[in-house]
Amino acid sequence: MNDQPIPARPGRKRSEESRLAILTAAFQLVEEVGYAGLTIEGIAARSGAGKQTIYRWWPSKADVLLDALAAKANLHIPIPDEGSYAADLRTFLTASFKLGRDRRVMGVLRALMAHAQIDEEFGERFRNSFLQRRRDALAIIVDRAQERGDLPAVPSPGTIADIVFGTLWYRVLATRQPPDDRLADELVTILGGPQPGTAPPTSTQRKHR
Amino acid sequence: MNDQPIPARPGRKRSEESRLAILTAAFQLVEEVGYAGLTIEGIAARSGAGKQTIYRWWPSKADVLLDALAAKANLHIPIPDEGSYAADLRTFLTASFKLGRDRRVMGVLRALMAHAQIDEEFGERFRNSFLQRRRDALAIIVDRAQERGDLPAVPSPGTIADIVFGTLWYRVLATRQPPDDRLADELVTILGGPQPGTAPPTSTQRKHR
Amino acid sequence: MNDQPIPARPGRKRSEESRLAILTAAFQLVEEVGYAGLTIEGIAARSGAGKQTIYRWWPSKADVLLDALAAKANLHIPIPDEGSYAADLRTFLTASFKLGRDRRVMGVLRALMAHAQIDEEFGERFRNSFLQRRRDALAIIVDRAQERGDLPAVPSPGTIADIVFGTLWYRVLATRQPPDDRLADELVTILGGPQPGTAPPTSTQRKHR
Amino acid sequence: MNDQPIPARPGRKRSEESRLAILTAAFQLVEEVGYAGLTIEGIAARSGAGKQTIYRWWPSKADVLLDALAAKANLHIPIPDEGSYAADLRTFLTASFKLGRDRRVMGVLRALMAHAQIDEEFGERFRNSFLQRRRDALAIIVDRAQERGDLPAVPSPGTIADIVFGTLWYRVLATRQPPDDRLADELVTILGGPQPGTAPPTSTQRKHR
DNA sequence: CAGTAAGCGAGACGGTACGTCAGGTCTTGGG
DNA sequence: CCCAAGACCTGACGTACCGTCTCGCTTACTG
Repeated sequence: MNDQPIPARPGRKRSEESRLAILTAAFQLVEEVGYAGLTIEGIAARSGAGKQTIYRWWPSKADVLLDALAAKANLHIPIPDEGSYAADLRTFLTASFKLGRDRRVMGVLRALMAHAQIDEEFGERFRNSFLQRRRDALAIIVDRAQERGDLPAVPSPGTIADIVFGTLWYRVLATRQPPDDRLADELVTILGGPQPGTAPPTSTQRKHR
Repeated sequence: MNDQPIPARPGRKRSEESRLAILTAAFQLVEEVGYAGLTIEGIAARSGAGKQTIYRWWPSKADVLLDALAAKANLHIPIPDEGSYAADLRTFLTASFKLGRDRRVMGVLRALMAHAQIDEEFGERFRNSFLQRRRDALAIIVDRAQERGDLPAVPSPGTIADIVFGTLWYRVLATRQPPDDRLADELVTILGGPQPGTAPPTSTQRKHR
Repeated sequence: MNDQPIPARPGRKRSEESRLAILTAAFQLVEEVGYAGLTIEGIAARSGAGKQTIYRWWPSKADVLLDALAAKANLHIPIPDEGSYAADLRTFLTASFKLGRDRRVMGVLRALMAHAQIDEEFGERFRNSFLQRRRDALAIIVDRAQERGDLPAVPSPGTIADIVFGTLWYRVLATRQPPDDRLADELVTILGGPQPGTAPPTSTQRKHR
Repeated sequence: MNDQPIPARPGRKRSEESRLAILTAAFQLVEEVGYAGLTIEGIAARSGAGKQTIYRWWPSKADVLLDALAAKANLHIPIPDEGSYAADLRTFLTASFKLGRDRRVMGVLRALMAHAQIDEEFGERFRNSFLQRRRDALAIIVDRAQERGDLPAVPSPGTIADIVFGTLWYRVLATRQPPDDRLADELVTILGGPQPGTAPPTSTQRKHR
């Protein structure tokens, strides 16, 4: 038997009620007024909390939003195991892209990615607590394929993640075109290696922009 | 004879001296204090211009920076024509990634991409005056390959751009790992179609993160 | 002929309108909510000015109030010249005490004297711009008496001021009993030296507290 | 026999240790950081007490300081009885002025007098528990003189106190010149009535400010 | 000798105001 | 009409303390 790991700190406990009210307010407000219009004061006012309570627990409004996202949105993407790399990848991408089409969630994520560029310390936190977790999920699929001998030689596992998530984020951040399932298919095709019985579509002239 | 297209407006001409001083100050300051620390007042003070002069000609500090980037950094990437799609793509990517390793330039571009997420109107301008031009350059290469019959069926031209620029931006924005030539090679491999005499590297176990 | 003493500074001029609105608001508010309830934010809100405008021109709310007092209240006390020290002193004291019974003015002055105890730098300003001017006025009367040979040997001129203003301020600050004309008379009696034909009142038992 | 006036309440007794630690901390802190910088939180931190403990027993920081003064400084002034009004007054004034030159004590008293102007309720307490006691002491001397027939007709007993304490406080609050014994002498001279064998000093020109 | 009623240090809470920063606008005098 | 300077109103920042409210504990009287 070992001692209690929590040394029973003195003083009033953190209010779960306030915590939730703040996250809810942040999530509502960012939708109503946009990230540029989101302020700590606004969150405090809407949630009925004092500003200090927010500053006590979160270093910036982006951190509040990061927590709010985790608490309020279902970001879970299951990690499939369907026997083949191509199938797993397609399932993973389809689910990811579907989430990528959720305007509310992606609005917040765009803002967080933006803030991560401007605030170095938040960038670190955002990478660790969000971006890396997505890569970890994909890595499980890739590892499994590798063990199976199912994985093409090129690209390397890290690059797979760069391509997959890069393409997704680029659509969201740069072209603002929602990532659709056709894009997922194309990615599976070029990343999945030679597919048995996957007849490539005829290369008709297509216009791009 | 018709009137002058420029109606020869009365009053003092715009000062080229001020314009350049402002762009120079903006470019210096963003390096010194970061985008978060960059302010219109700071640019005015450093450049010796009045705030009004900046507001008269640019709608936001990001627009100043966008102009400053064009004026101060050589962003030119030549469009190669080396006879084969794979070769052209490799050359284009190598040059693009090289620019992507320039810390100063990418620092500014990260900031602009961030601002584009937060300010919708600037986002439009940024897409049109920067992002789309890169896509247009790549499109020329792809068009040429298509005419040559050199282009793989998958992915579609638009998706090629999404993958290429997506991967590049993702490295810059998300993983903060500078895009290297190995990554360019991998992209060429999966996008270039079956290469004559390009023996794929042996698929040894590689660790990813 | 000499040059203009004002070097014609560039930039927008200070707004007289704002200045007056701020002083008026401060004077109204201190009456409504008391000095403890007076805030810079409140003055800004009431006057329609920005906080920065107040901070630009006054170092503290007490300084605003000091200016407001000068602008809004008639603090003038004429310096009499009636031929005798005792008569001049009586006139001066009567006028001073009358002002000392103005609740609005004394409310502000009590607050300023209080603030002067707490903020050393304001204390300096308050002494120079208010307290010393009162002493200067009295000094003129005393000087005149001295030239006339009309002045008692004791107390010394400086002490006269200490006693006169001390007694007045003490009533205002400590006992909160408004200074009345009887008190002025008593002060004239003990400070004015032997008065021709001023029969002292019989020393009947008087209760004090 | 009647009940105990204190009903012997249950529960923990007030901690004398805390009480003293708080008063000591308050007295130290006001010297170190000045009254403006003195805070309840600071006193709590320095004394090792909880804020609640302070709020339980004192209504404001000024009240803490008032108690601290009584506990930490010797404010006692003996009431002399030397046979004549003039002598008693001189002794009383000399002792009072000596205390008035103690920088530490007067620093605190200035702050308390200031606070009394701003906080009406504390003002009441300060008057009753401090100012009035000083007046009471002087009143004993005056009463004795009156019984002896030693008291001049003017000024009235209450006015004597106003003049004496007014002059003292004015020096402390307004001119910031420590009250010296010469001032005491002058007050005795004008308040003590015709003194046997007190030749007035020759009225040479004296400068005042 | 258990029960219970304070008092205690600690510290989180909702507030209010602080003094500062920068935004974007307006005014001035000069070119 | 442009320009540098700089005052203006606005709004949010992040901080400091306020006075109040739990917490878990200690202490001491009471039934």
